[in-house]
Amino acid sequence: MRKSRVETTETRRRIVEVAAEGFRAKGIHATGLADVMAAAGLSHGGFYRHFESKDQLVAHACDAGLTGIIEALEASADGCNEQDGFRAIVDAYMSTAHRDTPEHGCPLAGMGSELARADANTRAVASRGFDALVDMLAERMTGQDGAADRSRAAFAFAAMIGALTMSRIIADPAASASLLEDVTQHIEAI
Amino acid sequence: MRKSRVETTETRRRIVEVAAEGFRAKGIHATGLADVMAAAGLSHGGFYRHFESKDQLVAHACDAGLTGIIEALEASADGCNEQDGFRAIVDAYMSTAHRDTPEHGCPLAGMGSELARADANTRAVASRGFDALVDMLAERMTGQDGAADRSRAAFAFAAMIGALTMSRIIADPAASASLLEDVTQHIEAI
DNA sequence: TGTACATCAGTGAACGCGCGTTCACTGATGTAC
DNA sequence: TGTACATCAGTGAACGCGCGTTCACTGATGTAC
Repeated sequence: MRKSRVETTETRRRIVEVAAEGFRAKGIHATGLADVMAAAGLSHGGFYRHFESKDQLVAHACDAGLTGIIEALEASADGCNEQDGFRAIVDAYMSTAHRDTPEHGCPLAGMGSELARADANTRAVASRGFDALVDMLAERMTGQDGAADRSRAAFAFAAMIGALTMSRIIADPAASASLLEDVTQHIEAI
Repeated sequence: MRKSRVETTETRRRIVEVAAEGFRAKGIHATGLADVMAAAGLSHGGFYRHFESKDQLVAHACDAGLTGIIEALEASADGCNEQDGFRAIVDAYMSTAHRDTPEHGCPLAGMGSELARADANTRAVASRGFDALVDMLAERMTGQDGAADRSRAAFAFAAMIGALTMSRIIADPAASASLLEDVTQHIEAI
């Protein structure tokens, strides 16, 4: 039943992908390896041919999720000038669409409090992802001072992560959307 | 072995208290009822004399944790005028002490992404707690327009929740503290 | 290029363990008279 | 106020279940000659 190297690589990629969706949508603890492997179309015994442990998968899934959201946000700002790009990124991140599809959204919002308790490697991956998000936003800022831009971008992302997390807790759709809109307005006025 | 009504009330309070600490420090999923009952000095079979389910305990623990953080923040602003009170609250929430003691800190930061997947009752409790936190901060704002104050206070709390969560993910103490300081400065300049 | 063999991706069952929940039981507390 | 009995807080063991991890096995792939 051995598979070719190309197939093996593709299988591993698929495991990481479905794990990243599961962890963001249902949480790290609540997503079992058997769930992940079944979603990838495999029996769960084969997991350890690809990863040393669940913790290692968490790190890779976090990385993949962050890469995905960075690419999605950059795509939404594609073709915009600086100022429009900044607004496009904030609008995309703070959209109800993002709120309602955590499985494809930002891992820092989808599993933030679980990442705070993750192992050192996963936290390092998440920290680098946050830095990359902040850098990406800072590049679209119109200020002259690079350090000040980065500081404002970090502020903006902290607010976006907190607001998106809260918007998923608030059950009333109007109140939830209203929080996203309020915070978006303030961020765009930074 | 029946206990008096006073003792029963005290036991229930103690279960909620240790559960609130466990859920914030280790996460809801990772904190078992046996852990909670043992920390409260009881065998875990007696849990169902006090609560219908773990979900119900989560709701009560979330409520207790929110009441606790609101009281702590109000205490830190005690005796201040409006503007100093606002700064005192933001400084207390954004302190490294708060970051390093999640078991006594804000449940919205300590278990935010798990609350987003909690049952309707727990989410309602968490939503009311967020509203109470925002109201408390808005009261300390110096603007004339009440609705605008509340909107700014919601923005400030979203940023604080996001920044505190991220500060617990970032392993490097300097980078973590630096994020807290950066965001604090921007919030206090709102 | 063809053959023999080593490698290893994936299967399916099993491991020990801890989970939330249930239950029969104990005996002090609360209540009815 | 005193007595008889019902209540129920807490114990300790058990329930079925799913978890992460391990392992013997299969057979196609990759490699050495």
